[in-house]
Amino acid sequence: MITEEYNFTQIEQQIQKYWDDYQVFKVAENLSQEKFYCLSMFPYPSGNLHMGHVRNYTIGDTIARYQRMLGKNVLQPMGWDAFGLPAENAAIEKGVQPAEWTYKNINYMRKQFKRLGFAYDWKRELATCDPKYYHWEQWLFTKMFAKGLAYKKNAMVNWDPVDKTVLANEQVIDGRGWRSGALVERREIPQWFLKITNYADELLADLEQLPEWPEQVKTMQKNWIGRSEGVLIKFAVKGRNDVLDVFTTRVDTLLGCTYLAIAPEHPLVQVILKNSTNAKKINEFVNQCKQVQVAEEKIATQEKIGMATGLEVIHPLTGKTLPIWIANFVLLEYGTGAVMSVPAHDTRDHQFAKKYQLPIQPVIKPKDNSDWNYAEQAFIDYGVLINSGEFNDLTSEQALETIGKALTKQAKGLVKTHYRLRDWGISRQRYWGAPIPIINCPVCGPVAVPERDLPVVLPEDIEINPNNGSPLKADASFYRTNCPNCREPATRETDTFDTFMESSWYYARFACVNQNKEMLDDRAKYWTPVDFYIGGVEHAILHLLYARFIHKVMRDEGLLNDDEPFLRLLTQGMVLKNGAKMSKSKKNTVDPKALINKYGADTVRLFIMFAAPPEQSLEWSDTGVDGCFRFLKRLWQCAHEQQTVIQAINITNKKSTEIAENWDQASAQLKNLRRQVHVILKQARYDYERHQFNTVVSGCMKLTNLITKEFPELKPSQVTEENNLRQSWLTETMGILLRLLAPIAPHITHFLWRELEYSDHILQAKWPKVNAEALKTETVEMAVQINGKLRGTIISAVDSDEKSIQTLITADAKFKK
RNA sequence: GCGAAAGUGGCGGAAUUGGUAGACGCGCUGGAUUUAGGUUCCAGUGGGAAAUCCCGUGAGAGUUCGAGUCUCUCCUUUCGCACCA
Repeated sequence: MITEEYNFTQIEQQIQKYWDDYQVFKVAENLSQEKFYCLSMFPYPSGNLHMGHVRNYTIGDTIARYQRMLGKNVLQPMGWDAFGLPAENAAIEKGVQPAEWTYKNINYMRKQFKRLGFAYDWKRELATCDPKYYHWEQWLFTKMFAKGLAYKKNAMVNWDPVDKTVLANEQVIDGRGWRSGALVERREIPQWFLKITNYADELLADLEQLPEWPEQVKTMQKNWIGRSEGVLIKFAVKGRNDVLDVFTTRVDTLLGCTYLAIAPEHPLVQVILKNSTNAKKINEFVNQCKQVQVAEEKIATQEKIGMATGLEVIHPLTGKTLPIWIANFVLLEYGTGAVMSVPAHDTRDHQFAKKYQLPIQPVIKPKDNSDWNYAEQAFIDYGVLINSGEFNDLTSEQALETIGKALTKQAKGLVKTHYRLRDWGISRQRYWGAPIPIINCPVCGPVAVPERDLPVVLPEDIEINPNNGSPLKADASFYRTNCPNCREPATRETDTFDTFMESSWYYARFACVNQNKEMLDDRAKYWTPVDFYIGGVEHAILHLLYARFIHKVMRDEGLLNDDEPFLRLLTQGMVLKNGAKMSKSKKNTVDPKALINKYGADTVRLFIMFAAPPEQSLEWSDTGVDGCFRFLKRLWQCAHEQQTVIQAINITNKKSTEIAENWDQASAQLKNLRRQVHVILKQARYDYERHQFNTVVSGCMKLTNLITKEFPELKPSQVTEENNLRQSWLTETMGILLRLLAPIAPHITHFLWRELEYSDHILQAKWPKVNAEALKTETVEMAVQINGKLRGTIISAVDSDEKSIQTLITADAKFKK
């Protein structure tokens, strides 16, 4: 019975209970049906659901439910990215165990998800902090270690000299530690790395296999990998049996090199400090350079400073000596940690040269022979070589090849492909993460924990003291062990994995969460690749690149078949209020829970899908939510009246979504109404396919407006053929409307569908088909433009197209003088 | 600094291929119902004119019979920059 009042709380609870009791979203592999794996990026269980989550998961759920209506075997799972920094902070602030805090949050957030009515297969839920999950991550790491894909080397971290801890970039505020307020410095410590650079070429090339990814995401990944062709030049250090390697993509400017710049951490600096008479000053300078946090943005925007070392190199072609400078903008981790500086043809080098009065030597002139003031500005484009001896008059393009060859011939350089992409540092000096399964033996060195001893379980009952280093070191039962090789006493690695490790393979694990004997089984081969992946655009580079990399590693282990993990990608925009990102500090947050209580899940879902297309940012509007609520109430009212009429006159074909057989006899007005319905239906299908859900909602609103506008006439005062046809139109239209809306507002449509006796469950309903006959029109409206300006419209019968066009041409000719 | 996007009424947005700019919703105005408020319903709503005419898609240029859409320059905003997730 459709009551007069729209009681959303009651119907949503009732329907959610039904979904739960009958496990309608539980799926299994089925080879006779096309599979569709729809995945939204899993959340970090921070404790409260925010609007960004609601948006992300509503988009995912809408796609999953739509695909299900198209007849596909849809998997939509949910889990928790449960390791990470906030749990440790909570532990310090509130004195709770990170594990306890995390699981409590998960339980709370799961309830919120259920209230939003997401069609998840909850049997597949996973949490990454569960040893049953990270067991296999550790296992994969040992495989990578065996293959040489995991290795240890020194790398920079943010070091808080007062708290004596490593800080995340987020914990550095204005160059100072967030707790101590001490100036943060860069420090080198040994860390674990994965050789993602081995896959650089493939990661780049396989972007071609992803036509359904947003172009801008692919471009960002391409630029991040940053493949470039260039020359590695060997500069001999004067007076020492040593060479300084420098990579350049602009070897055509080599003759214009007037100095070399090296990173403050470059090994040569240590040599200089030992031998230089100016060691004290240089040391001071190097320490000054280190007082910058480890973020490319900070390094690139800081004031560029440098100091001459007194050491010189010999130019490989001219034999002239060039000074070596230490410069704070050169990164040790990028390339060779040394650059050749060509002030005349590089903006940054130009500024630096002017600041320290270093010579500016032009070697390229503009191709059009125009004058260039090299003292004023660097000329960075390709041009024609000057002041370059035997290479004069070559174009830059020619010189790149010629000078490269010359250097190779003299063994002073080699042509090389360089990547901006660096190996992935996965060590974190943190407690709340998956332990890196390595045992450090004083005799054998780092040894992987053998398969039989996995997982290395993170002790969960520990004491966290922010000033006392890793709790894992303090826990003797964890820390002390024996070497699996030589049985001698050894210690465990206390670094834990970067949490990006967990999120790099969870999508595959969802296919077989209950598999305890191996990482993945054949079910993962059935469900992967993910057909649709939805998440924040902020993950466009790091997470997606790491996941693509780990996918390829798993493929090479024989665990998966395909080259890429995610076939289609949708990067959703942020949720804003008053033009700013919602955040506690700005006090502009909207609590989803309060909203669901007030309006119900369907209204919240509807607003979020209506307010903006998914890839754009969404501006929150309380009155906009009201509008969506009103719409659902109107829909409810229509259905209520329709049911009343059906019951009053006992129409026989009430259960059918098909139009009446004698529809031909309908009036032109009625046929026109039906045409409008099918135009909207056609557009909705197109909009679902291009994920523009806001216009789908708009279409549903139009259908509701059509029904409400026509309804007074649809109440039959007497049974006539025309009135029966009107009823048939109404039944068909309402059937279409409910199905178009079902993926977005699943509760109300589920309820009304059953109440209006279309069939038992809208979940089993098939997507409505556009009727070609219904789309036909009798007249067509044509715009008349003269010189691009609208000068009138012509309404014409469809059959007389030619005539109208004739009229148009005549009119045009007449007005054109 | 580098990389990637976005700018359309008072607001969120629509316009599928270069072809009638502003669909749909919010807000606002007027009216009906109501003791009143709220709700609901009806009508109107880009700006200027009040003569069916002009102007109008961040700014400026360009291509075209025709540009919100394509090209260039600039401005503003947002995201990412490798230890937040």
